[in-house]
Amino acid sequence: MNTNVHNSGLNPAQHAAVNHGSGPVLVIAGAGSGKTRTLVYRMAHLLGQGIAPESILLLTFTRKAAQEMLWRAGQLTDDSSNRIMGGTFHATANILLRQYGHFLGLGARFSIIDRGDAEGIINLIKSSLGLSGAGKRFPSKRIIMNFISGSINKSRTIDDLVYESSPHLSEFVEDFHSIRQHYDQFKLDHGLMDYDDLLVNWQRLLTESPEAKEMICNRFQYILVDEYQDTNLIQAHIIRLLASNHDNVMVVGDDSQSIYSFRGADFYNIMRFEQQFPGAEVITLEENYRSTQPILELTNAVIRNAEEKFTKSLFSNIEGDIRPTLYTAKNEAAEARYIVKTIRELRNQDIPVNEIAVLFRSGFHSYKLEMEMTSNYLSFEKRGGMKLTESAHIKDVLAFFRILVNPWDNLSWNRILLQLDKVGPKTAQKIIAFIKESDTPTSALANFTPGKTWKEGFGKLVQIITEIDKPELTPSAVYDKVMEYYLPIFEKIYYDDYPKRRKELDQISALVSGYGDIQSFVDDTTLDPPENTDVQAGQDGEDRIILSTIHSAKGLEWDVVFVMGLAEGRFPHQNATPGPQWEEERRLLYVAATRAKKHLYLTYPTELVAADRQHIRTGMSPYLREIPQGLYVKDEIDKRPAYMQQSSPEPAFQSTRKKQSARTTYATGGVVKHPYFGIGRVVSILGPQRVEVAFDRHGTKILHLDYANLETIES
DNA sequence: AGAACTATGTTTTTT
DNA sequence: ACATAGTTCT
Repeated sequence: MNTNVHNSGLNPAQHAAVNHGSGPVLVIAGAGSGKTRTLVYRMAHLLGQGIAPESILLLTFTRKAAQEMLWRAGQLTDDSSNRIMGGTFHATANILLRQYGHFLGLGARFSIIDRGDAEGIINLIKSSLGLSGAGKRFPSKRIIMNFISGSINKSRTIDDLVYESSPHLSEFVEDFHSIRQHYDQFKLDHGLMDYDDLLVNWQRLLTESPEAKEMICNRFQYILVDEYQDTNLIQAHIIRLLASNHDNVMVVGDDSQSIYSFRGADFYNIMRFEQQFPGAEVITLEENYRSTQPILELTNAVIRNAEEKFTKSLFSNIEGDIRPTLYTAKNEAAEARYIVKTIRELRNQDIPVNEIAVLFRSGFHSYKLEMEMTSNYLSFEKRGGMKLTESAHIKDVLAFFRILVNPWDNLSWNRILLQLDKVGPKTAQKIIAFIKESDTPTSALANFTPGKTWKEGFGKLVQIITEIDKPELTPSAVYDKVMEYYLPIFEKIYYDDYPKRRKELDQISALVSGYGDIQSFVDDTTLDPPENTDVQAGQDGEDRIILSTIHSAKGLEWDVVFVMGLAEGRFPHQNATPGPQWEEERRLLYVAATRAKKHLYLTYPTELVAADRQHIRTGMSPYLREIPQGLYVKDEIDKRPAYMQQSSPEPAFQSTRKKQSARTTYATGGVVKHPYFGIGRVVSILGPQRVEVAFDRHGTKILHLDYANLETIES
């Protein structure tokens, strides 16, 4: 193996980390200081020392990050075999539990549930306990889930959490406890594990089973952890246990980039590291290799006012004297226009499109911008917000895969049965109760006697389940058969926006073909849900501008970064309370701004539209107000000549949803064109937003004008 | 009683 | 675009 690792242009601090012998190391590294690079070289160094790849464990924040790092380490060592184990805590827990879970008496068959599933269970319990009829005052499933999950990954009691964060809910504490008990029992009964269970059971593996602990600890001799500030107490404990034989742990983190406390992350883990691992070497990386000095000066100003005292002050040697730009927009539409206009100018300066990103606090803050970009033919990719696997039709399809992996997965059975016409929640539960008694629920389904009205649909279901319940089938083969069954149902349920959803199903088809076994397909789609990339604007292979929530932008960088929606009430988030939450929002802005390499644009609207369509005037985010004025320049588009303010003329047929009135736009007998169904004739107008259209080849459909995107051919 | 339909409300961030 | 509550249909 080659060792040109030594001539790699690392700075002395990075070099010290990479070449560290054995024993614990804490690397405190600022934004853009080459954290990832350091870890990659560290892996290469270990391999160069003759350490077996199998004995290295790399834990990162996303699976993608791990794959990227492993690939780069492989490049450095000319070893592409990639036998280093690397991934997220949760994915690693999944693998280890499937291998060693029997030491805890865990069944081999368990399936992993995401947050949506968990909330679904909470809801079932809520109604079975008679809590949902109690009026709106009873807290929503999401809030309940926060307390249950929080009590695990923050290592606190539900009572404490309620008292601290929402004292007005304390009257419900008993109900929360009861719901939690039922929730835990439900998961046990149906072989389900949520994200918290994965970590807790990994921890149990290391504390309750000496055999498992020995096997795992002997297996991994070197532990590397990225983004350590985002670990929670359980994860820190797991690291401590994993390394109990050898203390060969390197953790890398940045306390000023901790933005995940809402799910239990505790950046004090960094401060505690030296107590947990006495004698740990501490290395600080302060040089920034990403951003120009003017950008750093602004980001340093953002973080300077933090209540916690952070240790680092970043400096950069990168040339560049362009100060960040601040733009104050009249409203959200003007903000979107400004961003689009500026992107165009940048593109004319030959800045590649894939070096531009727009970041925001919450998924819906970009809606206006998405519309503006679509009508200007700028293609974009949105990250954060809804995941592909969170939409109903995708879940419908995945449910078939999940019952194959775990036939006791009640949730998935429920989904599948509810697709049948004339079968509702009650009937579904009856069927599930019946098949649950059997050793092989999938084949027991055929023995259930269906009701008269839904006998036919049920027969088809039994047939398809029998067909796919064969271990020798590949995931792709299962997918094809499932679609054969599901498509007619699908078309009926989602007649409104059939084409768009259909495209998403095709994405799943592409995804499933990459898997050899169903188990790993199901696990991966839950642990690492694919983004729902909006492909409607732009073709495949075309570079797209990234629109992303700040959380999803973590660890990435672009030449040009816009941070939008920096208005009071939007950033920090409306419900953020003074104290730790307020400080976390500040760090969030810090993370956003430090993604920029050359150009940073900060924008905010002075008027927001509330949920009730009221226009509310607002000012700039308090964090911006704290920044000395000399650190940015103000751009004033409104003072430019009028012709520059115009965005391009609207295309004749655009996909943005304009409010149309069926009665004024369409008439019975008119000819219309639908992007998927083709040419059709209006049969009747059913309401202000709904028309019934007879299509030449697809029969008669009822279309909702908000979604259907109809084009008038002849009225 | 249970399914299906309609109107209304709402939206932090995510492994 | 979803979830929920309230209403109507079978």
